[in-house]
Amino acid sequence: MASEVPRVEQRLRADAARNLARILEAAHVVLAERGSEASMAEIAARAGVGTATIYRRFPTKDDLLAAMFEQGVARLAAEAAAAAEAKDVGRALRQFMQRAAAAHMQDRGYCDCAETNLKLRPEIQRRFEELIANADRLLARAKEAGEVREDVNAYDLPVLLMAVAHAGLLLEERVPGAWKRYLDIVLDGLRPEAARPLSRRPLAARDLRPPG
Amino acid sequence: MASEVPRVEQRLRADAARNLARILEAAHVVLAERGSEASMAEIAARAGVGTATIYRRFPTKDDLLAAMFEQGVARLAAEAAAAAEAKDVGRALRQFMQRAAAAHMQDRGYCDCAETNLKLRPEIQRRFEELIANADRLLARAKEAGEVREDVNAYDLPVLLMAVAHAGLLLEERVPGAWKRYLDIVLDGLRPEAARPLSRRPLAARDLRPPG
DNA sequence: GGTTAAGCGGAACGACGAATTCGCTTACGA
DNA sequence: TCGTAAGCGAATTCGTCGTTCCGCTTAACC
Repeated sequence: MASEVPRVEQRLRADAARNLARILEAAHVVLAERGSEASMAEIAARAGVGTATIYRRFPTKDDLLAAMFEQGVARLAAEAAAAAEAKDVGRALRQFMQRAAAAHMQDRGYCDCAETNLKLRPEIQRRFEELIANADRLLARAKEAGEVREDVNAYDLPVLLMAVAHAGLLLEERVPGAWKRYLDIVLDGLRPEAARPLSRRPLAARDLRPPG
Repeated sequence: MASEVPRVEQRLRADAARNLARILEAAHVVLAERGSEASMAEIAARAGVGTATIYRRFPTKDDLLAAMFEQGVARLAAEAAAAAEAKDVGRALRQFMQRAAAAHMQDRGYCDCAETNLKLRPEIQRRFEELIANADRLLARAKEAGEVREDVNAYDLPVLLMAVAHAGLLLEERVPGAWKRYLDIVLDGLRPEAARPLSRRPLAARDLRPPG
């Protein structure tokens, strides 16, 4: 995977490759900080390039957002994979959720994109399925260990993360870190001790795929 | 309170009063359905008036949004007051949260406004404090009955509602009613059985007031 | 080093929405 | 019923943003 990045950049002229790198970094910083409504001009300024230079690599703003979003999902998937291998699986699950929630909180653009149709793009669906597969292994082990109620599944985790991050963003300015409190409550809700029957069936892969 | 509305409208010419009523209803419908980003033109069209007619009553779009938002908070406060009097307080709490979450789901404009600085307006702060006071009575009784963990407070409820509603809105189009599942998980997280220590202190009134 | 085309950036375009203005309409009170 | 001021809506202004265009620059290759 890492070996493919140079291959793409090698086809570019040196200055173009340099600009692409600057654009990607600037986009990450600006979108994380200001959300997906940051203007292309803002990103271009941060990268020290003109707006047209961005459009040469990304035909539309959506394409740029998708690239950033895909990176974000991939990072989460990697975190989940690591957590699934940990010894203390209960602790690993909590830590995964904490890191993932923190990542959401530090990337407003990611949260914004998760609410759009960007998630229907095939390349993002693939990353998302990776994430789900890894989260599923983590969750299966946690259930075996009696740390998690039986009636939740891997699709619930990103949903709960978005919920917590959203509540957190509402409060972040005034009460930094408040999201941790709400993540704690949600994590307690995932434990077997308090489990009452859930009133809706769990999500399935098809629920998150394009209509049809 | 209800007696003041006619007093305001009586000072208006008959056609103006009629238009105001149509504007309020149109704004409610359009904002609920399309969120606070619905244009003034859209609301005006729905009301069957011109945009300037709205601006005569509401100097800015924010003022209109605030009026709608205030209504929404007032409705929630009333629901909380009713729930606080119910016999089976555990059931009443769950029902309050379910109704409140459903109300959030049916009013995108409300959710949008809750994320802006509109909540710092004094008239809305007053309504919100009403809501908190009522929720506090409900919660106190639920704790006595052993239905709710001791370390949550009334300020947690609107936060959790926003979290659930937000997750719900992400899924609503593809999986209608999915929010109920996530509300169930959150409600289980509020029960005493699974309670682990929360990592952040509860919110207080000052955390939600204007800076300073 | 010269040729060439890819790459560059800033200016310009078109769309859109909030807010304002203005000339016509209409409800109300004397 | 009539004069008038409040009310009305369409058109306009103003600012923002995504996207495109065009003349200049510069890296790459022989």
